[in-house]
Amino acid sequence: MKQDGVVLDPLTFKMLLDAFIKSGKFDSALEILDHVENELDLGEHTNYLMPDLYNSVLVALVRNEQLGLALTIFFKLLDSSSGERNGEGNGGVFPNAVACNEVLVALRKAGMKDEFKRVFDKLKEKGVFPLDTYGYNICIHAFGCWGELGVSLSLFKEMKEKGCPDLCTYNSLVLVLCLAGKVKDALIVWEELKGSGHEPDEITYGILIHGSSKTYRTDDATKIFSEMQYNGFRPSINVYNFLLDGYLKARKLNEACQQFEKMADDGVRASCWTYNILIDGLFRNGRPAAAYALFCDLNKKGQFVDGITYSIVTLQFCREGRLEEAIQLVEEMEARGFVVGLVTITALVIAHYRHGRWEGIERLMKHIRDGNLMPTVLKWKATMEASMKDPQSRSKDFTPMFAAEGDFNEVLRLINSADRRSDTSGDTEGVEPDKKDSLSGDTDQWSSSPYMDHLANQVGSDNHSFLPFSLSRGKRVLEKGTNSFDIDMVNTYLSIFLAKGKLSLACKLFEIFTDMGVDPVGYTYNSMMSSFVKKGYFNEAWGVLNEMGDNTCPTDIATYNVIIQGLGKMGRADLASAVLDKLLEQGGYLDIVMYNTLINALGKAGRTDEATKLFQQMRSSGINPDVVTYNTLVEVHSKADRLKDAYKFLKLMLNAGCPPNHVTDTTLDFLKEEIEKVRYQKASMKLANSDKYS
DNA sequence: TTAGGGTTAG
Repeated sequence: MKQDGVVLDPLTFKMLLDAFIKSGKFDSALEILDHVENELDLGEHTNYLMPDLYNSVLVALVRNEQLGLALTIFFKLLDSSSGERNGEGNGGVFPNAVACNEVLVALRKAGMKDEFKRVFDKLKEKGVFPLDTYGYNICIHAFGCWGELGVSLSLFKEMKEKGCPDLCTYNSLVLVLCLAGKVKDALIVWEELKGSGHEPDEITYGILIHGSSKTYRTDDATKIFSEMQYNGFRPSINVYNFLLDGYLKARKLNEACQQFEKMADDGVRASCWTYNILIDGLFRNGRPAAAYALFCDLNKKGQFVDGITYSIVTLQFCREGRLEEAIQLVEEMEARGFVVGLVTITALVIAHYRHGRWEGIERLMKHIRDGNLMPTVLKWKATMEASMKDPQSRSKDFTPMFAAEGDFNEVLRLINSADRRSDTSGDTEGVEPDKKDSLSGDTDQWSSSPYMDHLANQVGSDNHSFLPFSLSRGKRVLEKGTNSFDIDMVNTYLSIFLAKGKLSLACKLFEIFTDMGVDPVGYTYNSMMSSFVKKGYFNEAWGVLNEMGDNTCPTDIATYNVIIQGLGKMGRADLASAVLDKLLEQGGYLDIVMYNTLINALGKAGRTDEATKLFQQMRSSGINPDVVTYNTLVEVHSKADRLKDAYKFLKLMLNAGCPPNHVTDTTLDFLKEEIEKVRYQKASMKLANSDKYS
């Protein structure tokens, strides 16, 4: 190419542009690009040089974290192009697959969902999507992670028609199904994957073990783990951790101990996370002394202890009401240089509220270094309370902002999709994906993955849920600073107000922050809902559910738990099974808290037999009952005058090695009184009888 | 990819 006698080759331009971008001179790079395009006569080079230059500029911008600039160029190019890829034809300058993929990956990693969608839609609109297998994989992964499983599945269907899925595609799909809580589906897809000419790799195994453990499918997780080792893969420490966590969450303490020993036998060194899982698990499995001993031991050695470890033990002290020790621990944590995060602070503040120990909070504040956080929390609290005392605002009750129409029908309407199911039996097995059905109809009998076809075919038909379900329970973040009130800060304040029962204050806070454009997350809604249900404000609770739907905020296991709790308190435990069906149909699962809530709701409604049945179902599904389960069953049976059954559950509890707690004592006091009453009755009857014959 | 919100008792 020539300009005023100077000859520059295309490579020189590329290097020049690259150098400018690397040194942060983006404007200069773009000026050069503009100059080349508009001022130079590139002659025969135009058709390949310009697209080439644009593509390398795009890639360089993305790699130098200039996503905004990259997007501007990206859309400009797409809008000015005529439809062909890579500049073939009349000078169209499309970004090539490499550049598009770079942009998409960067957007996914940055969590820029809206921008990602814009790019995706634009590519589709221009008819240039699909790019390649990698591009498809990125999109399947991204949409699935953002809760749009339907998009992922239809993309997969498209890929299959083109015959281009690879192992990464399958792994992404399995991951995305697990994230949506559809672990059962993921397991079926996995079985089919093995028959489709692909071999699972350690990524596949890791995803499945994680998904199964999280959804209490410990038997599945154990099986997959063995298969992984049998096939010659060496599971990473994380995989051991997933399984350990799963056992402890399912209250399978023995299996957890075996797994921990197996780890050592396999020559895998425990990590800090392993010990954190173990300490927390021991606390939750009724072994607080062992947990605390382990913590002290590690702490003495100065090994495998981090901020999370301290947080776990502090939280346990808060639960037990040992506030003095909790504060001491936080002081030690501070002294050792660990950050005291929002989780710990929230728990501490709430515990102090509950026990009316204000002086403890003052002391806490003194010990939290670079903590502008505590003063800010307290300042906010004061400001909010003052503003609520103002007669003008006090007259305004904020609960109506969540009010919904009415009763349990409203609940069912909210959680129901397009009334797809006619079968509403309470049999939870009935909602497992029905493979027989999926293979009938228009599915290709010869497909290598009929179940995935089935899933893909459901998309856009009648499987759309009004409220999507998510396995993810929301990320945990350290505070970002006192001036940025992000959703985590809002959640912390909300927790504090809700713990005090200050619903109006919480609603006001909710209103302020949503007005500021802060998007609530599942955690926020669940907390609000739970407080409304506890106070018996059911319309407001269902109103929150309604708003979750409007904001397409995915529900999770805790949401469903609150719904069941609410229905129980409304005296409509009979509707619990319909809700349960819905949860399982959505791919959800039952965890220990859910079982306990259900057993309580059924028991309090006088449905003791159903409660007992659920207890058995819980055990056969691989979850061991815990102290809450046994306490609930003992209480429910005592109050139903089934004293022998109550005693039976007490014995079961002790035989299972489940240590009673202070709630058990209360329940037993009640049981004792009931037994006394019965004795007294019997005695007086005897007396009456003997009187008769004397 | 481990700690918070959702379960019993009061």
